[in-house]
Amino acid sequence: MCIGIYPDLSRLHQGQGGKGVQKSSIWVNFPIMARTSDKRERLIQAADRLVLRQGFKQTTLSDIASDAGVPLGNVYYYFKTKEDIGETIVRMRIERIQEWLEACSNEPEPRDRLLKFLDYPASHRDEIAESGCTLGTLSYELRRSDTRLNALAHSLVGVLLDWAEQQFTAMGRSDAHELALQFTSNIQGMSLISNVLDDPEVIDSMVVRTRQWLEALSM
Amino acid sequence: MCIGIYPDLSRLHQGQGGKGVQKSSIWVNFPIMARTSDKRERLIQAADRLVLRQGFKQTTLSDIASDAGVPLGNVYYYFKTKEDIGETIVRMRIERIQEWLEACSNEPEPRDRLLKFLDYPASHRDEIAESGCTLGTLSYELRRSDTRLNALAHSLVGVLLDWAEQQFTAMGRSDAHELALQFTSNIQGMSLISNVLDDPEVIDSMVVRTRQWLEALSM
DNA sequence: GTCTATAAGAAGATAGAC
DNA sequence: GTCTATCTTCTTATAGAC
Repeated sequence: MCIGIYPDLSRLHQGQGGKGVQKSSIWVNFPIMARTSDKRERLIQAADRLVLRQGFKQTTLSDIASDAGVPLGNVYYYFKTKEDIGETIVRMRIERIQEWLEACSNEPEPRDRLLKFLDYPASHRDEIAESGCTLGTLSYELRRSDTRLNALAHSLVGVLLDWAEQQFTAMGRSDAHELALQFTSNIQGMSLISNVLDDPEVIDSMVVRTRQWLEALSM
Repeated sequence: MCIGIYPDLSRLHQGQGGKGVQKSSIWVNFPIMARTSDKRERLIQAADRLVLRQGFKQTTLSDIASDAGVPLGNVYYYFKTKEDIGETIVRMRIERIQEWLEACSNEPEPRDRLLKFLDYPASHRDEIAESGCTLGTLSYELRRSDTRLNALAHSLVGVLLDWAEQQFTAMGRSDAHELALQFTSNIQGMSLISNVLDDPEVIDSMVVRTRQWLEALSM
């Protein structure tokens, strides 16, 4: 059983700020390679970083603006509301996880794809211990908000869940759905514990154990 | 390896509101069985409920006051700051989990104690799907705050972790620490997934699988 | 497109009458 | 102890000059 259709992600890197050719006389000589401001991108990156560390509600537009080196008032040229920034972050994080899942899908064997996935938490152990999982922390928080972001929260873990189920199905397991729950649950659980205890070694040992679990599974 | 000493919980049900004998002439006839207001308790219960559903930051004092049927200004008679309410909730939740752990400890066999613990998530499946784990949601959020509550966050999962390690040690397992991490991680993971997907069945199937895992462990 | 100043509203906290 | 009114600060959002 899959979670279903996810929201359209195609609008991800757009925005009312646009990316049109710079009209100012300074750049009029470079009509094709027109240099555009990277402020929108800086704002997104700053927001993503701060939201990971502080949570969405806790992070103010002022935090984001100053971290990105953009005046507060200018933020509203790129984003109509704070919620829009949140939505952009969610969609970006979903895209990132999808990219990693596609990379893992290059492995010929489904079991190896799942094993490969674990390279991500393993190589981000310190970041996870400091701030938690980029999917879990945000989805857990957004699930508690009464904005439209609430509805988007499930996709953050849903993409991983569905992908994992596909792999277990490819392994010929009839309990693929439950195994996928177990796999995703393991990742979210270790991230939460590691973060709360501020201990990256939790990731180390739990990744090892999850690998052993995968390797012991019959096909 | 245990997490360490937890904060002193003895002050839990105290507060500057106190519980002294009611001095008003109305109750002067009942100096011993003096009736005291239950407002403080109502505020705590309301706060606990709302924080579970909405998160601590998201929950306003106004929310808490009106849910408890107490005027906003009166809240400050019982709690000096909002942070104090948060601390009270954390300590109460820690006490609650400790009580359940003690109840489980009545089982003669350590493995049965761990199995017994799982009755809790199993019987609270709907609540967890709707609002998440009372320990995990709060500790994950508080870990992101820069208040003194941050330091308290690790105790929320730490008590469970230490208790589980004791049981695995009693089972004669040399990898008791890692097994405890796995056990706690399972509980937190299933709670997060169940909540994000809004699906209590996640708890059902993951509890079954965790029980199977425990039963298959050698002593 | 950019930036300063500021409006508008929410939320924590306090004053002081009763 | 209780409650209303209000202060203060923080935060989102807008106005409008450049």
